[in-house]
Amino acid sequence: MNSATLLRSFSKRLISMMRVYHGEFSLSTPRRFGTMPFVEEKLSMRMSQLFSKTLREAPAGADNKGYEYLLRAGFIRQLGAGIFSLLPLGYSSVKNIEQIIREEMDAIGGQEILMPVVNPADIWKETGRFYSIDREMSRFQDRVGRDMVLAMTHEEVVTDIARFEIDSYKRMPQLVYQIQTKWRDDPRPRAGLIRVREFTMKDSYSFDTDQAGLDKQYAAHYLAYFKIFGRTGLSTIVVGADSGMMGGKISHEYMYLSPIGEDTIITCDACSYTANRQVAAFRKEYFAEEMKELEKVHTPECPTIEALAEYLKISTKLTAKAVFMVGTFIDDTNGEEEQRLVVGVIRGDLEIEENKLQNAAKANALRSAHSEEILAAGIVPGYGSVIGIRQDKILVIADDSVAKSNNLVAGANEEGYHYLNSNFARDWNGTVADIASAQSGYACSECGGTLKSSKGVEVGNIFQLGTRYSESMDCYYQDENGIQKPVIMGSYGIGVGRLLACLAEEYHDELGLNLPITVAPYQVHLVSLVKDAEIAEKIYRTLIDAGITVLYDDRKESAGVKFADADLIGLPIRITLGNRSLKEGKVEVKVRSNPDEQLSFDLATLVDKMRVLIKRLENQITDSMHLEEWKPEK
RNA sequence: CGGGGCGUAGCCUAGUGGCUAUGGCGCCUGCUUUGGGAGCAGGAUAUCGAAGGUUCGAGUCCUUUCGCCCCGACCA
Repeated sequence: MNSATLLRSFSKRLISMMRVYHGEFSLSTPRRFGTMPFVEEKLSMRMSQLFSKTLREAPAGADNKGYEYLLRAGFIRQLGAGIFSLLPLGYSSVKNIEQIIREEMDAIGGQEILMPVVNPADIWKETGRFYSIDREMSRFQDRVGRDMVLAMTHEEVVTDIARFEIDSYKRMPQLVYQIQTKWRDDPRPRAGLIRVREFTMKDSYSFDTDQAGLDKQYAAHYLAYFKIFGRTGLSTIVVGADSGMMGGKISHEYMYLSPIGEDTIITCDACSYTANRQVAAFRKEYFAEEMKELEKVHTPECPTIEALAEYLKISTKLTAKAVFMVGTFIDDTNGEEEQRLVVGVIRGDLEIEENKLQNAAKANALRSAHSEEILAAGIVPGYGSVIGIRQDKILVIADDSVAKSNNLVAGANEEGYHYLNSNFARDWNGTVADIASAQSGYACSECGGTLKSSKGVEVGNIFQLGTRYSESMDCYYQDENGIQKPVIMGSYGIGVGRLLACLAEEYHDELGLNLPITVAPYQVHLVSLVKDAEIAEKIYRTLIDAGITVLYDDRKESAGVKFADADLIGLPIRITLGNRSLKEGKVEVKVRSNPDEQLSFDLATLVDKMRVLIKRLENQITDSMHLEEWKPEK
């Protein structure tokens, strides 16, 4: 496997260069190896020999077009929920993507490695993630009963390696990366390749002696990711993100904006502010005024904020609502679990962002509380607040909207009653944090502009891990003064299959796929409609020898079938061999992305024309590439 | 994990307790055809997801179970 990976990394560019300069690389006569038909060129293929077939109808369950076409064109096949095989066409595209990734990772000093998918659980116990990650991580025992896990990421393994390899400041900075399978037992795989359980990820890990070094590596990735996505033809935006289970502080996600995405992205229409809704901030108004006396009032049939505001004829902005959750708190060192009621209090006109609440509560997991659990704390659902409630067993998180506003209406923990003029600090207490969910139309926290929300797919992320892993796993180095210090780490991921899925979603029309030339499995689809196979074979040969990758439709099929399959697979350039034009020494050429463009090339100059066309299509991708840089905040 | 839906040939699908399980695509054979999923003739392929039950009789009803999909919870 290793050698195959290595072989692959001798890019096709290199091979084609060799072919151009050394005539002996071209094979003029077909050969046979054993009983298998000889495939004359790995980077080209005959349709008659292609392993996969195309499907006329979409298999049930293909609910988005990109996924449907990947299935119908024979790029991928599903094995189980969230588990897919890559067939030759799909794998070829994936290899093209991986090659781009390798080139850009190498360019920022990355060294490729390969780490095991099966890990002894010990290292995961060291960081505590063996305990803090729920069933998303699959575990098993080996034959002698040792705990093992299937790696869902590789911080533990890479830190284990680094604590051996890196012992001195002289051995840093370092950057390693791998392109490796990950297994995450997602409770709900969906949307084809977008959200799967087994997937290929490029993950890289940086090691530095100080924050400045980490910033440098982070900035390098920040830009390299734009180059990677740009070269595949996928336009992404970068958003501020939550570091979630990774630990660490600064992180960004690369988002492909699309309605099929599951992440909600908040962007400002006036400035460059973008963030995942999980962490997005916005400008709140506060209603500070002189505190008035707490007063209990009868509010029959007002279990909701809307009903309450209606009944009291006040704005929801003058109410405080409490949201009851149950948090799971796991001790990282031994896995002991504790459940506590978490009460999020927010002004009635705002919504709670659960991710923010979970972070503020420092909980490992959060779920809605059942009414019995709420009642057990002495709180009456529908008329609940934490006023007059013992707070030793519950965790109260107050959004700053309630903490900085006065005289709000809050529940009195009695059916049909509320308090007027409740005030934070005077009547109740809690940890103050921003736990409000940013919504479309709210004011930008940076510039006051209007926020907008859109859907996106996360195709990459970058994290500043800091010393979260080096400290817990004892990955220390000696500095210039002989002092032991924890290595400062970063981790950076790209979902390879998800990237292909996004490209399929972005690049298709009603006939099929239309992947960018940098990613398409082959550059040219050679469709032969002539009886005389000899001339077609010769052209196929010529193209291969020129280093152009070709899918050659040599099947005994009707023209309609061949065209339909060519459209479905959607290679960037289609060369059609027809009797009429061939008689004049010409072939017809169509560009998949531009159906109106009908070209006719002389056979004699075909190769040159192809090279120009390929170059043009490649340039189209790189010319529209959008790059951004990142600088650490002062 | 909660709610819903679906499992019938490689794919899509008909079937509403009653005879030998429907049709299309695909597949195989022969002939014909070769510029947009062609035509004619013939053919193969289904333990109706699995197990149990009700019934004279079950693809169809009931129970259990497995799998897949959708919504939600969940999600680096």
